[in-house]
Amino acid sequence: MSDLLERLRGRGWRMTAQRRVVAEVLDGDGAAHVHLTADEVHARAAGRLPEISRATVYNTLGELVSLGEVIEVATDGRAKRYDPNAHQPHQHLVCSRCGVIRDVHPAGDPLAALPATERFGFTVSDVEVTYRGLCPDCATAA
Amino acid sequence: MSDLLERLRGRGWRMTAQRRVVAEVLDGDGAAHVHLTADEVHARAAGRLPEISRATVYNTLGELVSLGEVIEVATDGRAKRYDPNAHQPHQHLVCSRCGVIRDVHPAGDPLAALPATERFGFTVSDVEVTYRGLCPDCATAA
DNA sequence: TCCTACAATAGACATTGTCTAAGTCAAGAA
DNA sequence: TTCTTGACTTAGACAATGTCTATTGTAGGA
Repeated sequence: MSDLLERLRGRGWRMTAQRRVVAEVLDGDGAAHVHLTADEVHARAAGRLPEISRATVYNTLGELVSLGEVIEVATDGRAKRYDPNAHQPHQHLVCSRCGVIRDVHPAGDPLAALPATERFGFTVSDVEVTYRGLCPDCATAA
Repeated sequence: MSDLLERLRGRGWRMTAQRRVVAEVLDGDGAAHVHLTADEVHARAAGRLPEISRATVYNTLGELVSLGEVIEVATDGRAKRYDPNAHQPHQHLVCSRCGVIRDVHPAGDPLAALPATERFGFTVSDVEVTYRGLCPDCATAA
């Protein structure tokens, strides 16, 4: 199965049916493309394991985020979305109309764009870049 | 008073006590620096106009966003924050510990970083850049 | 001053996320 | 294999944020 499960097992993660299902949902089903919300992860997980609770999904997603296996994305102030593609630095292209997210991989380090004089004493460790616009479908519809 | 109120009046915005107070809260009190949440705007507005309702604050903020006078910022998936500095392009420096936001103004157009081959047919109109790290206070505390 | 359409209000409702107490189970020990 | 224990899961209450509706109020023009 997935590298993800192997890595987690190797880190002493206690393997339960619930955690396995959540990890599998994030790992498969094209989840890497759509960046599911917690609720969507729960719905898909419940398809395989009907008695799984919302709290467990939230807990597990939170752990995956702490472990650095998944990135939390807040693109719209509504539900957070979970991006399993955490090991490859990338940015997001978001459609302002339908909300679809597409990963992009521009060259260069975006952190370099912020000179020290503009950091005001902050220890900057991460940059999040989100491009907003219309996806091809929404652009033709409009 | 503010340019903001003048612009709104000029656009046919019906001027009520509630709208005036919300606009003034966003315009003063150092609100431009802290980027208030809707709830904080309501609290400050209620300081001047105790009977103002939450719904009115939400409505007014929503209108200001539609009018392009205020930008909605979703930095953490919790409450949205409202940035009145909409007419000057800028980016945000966010402390991952205490949540404080600081505006920064790097040179250059961040949109230029995304080549056409990485746009996948999207009509990109806007870029949001958020630098995350620790503010000086939180860095020394940690 | 009076009208009317737009705005504000209270409060119910919806969505997303967190917490708690109690029961369950994975995985190492014997 | 069976036992033990602490980590994991569960249901459901709770919290935070945001939206909607029906009713009442009022800005601004006639």
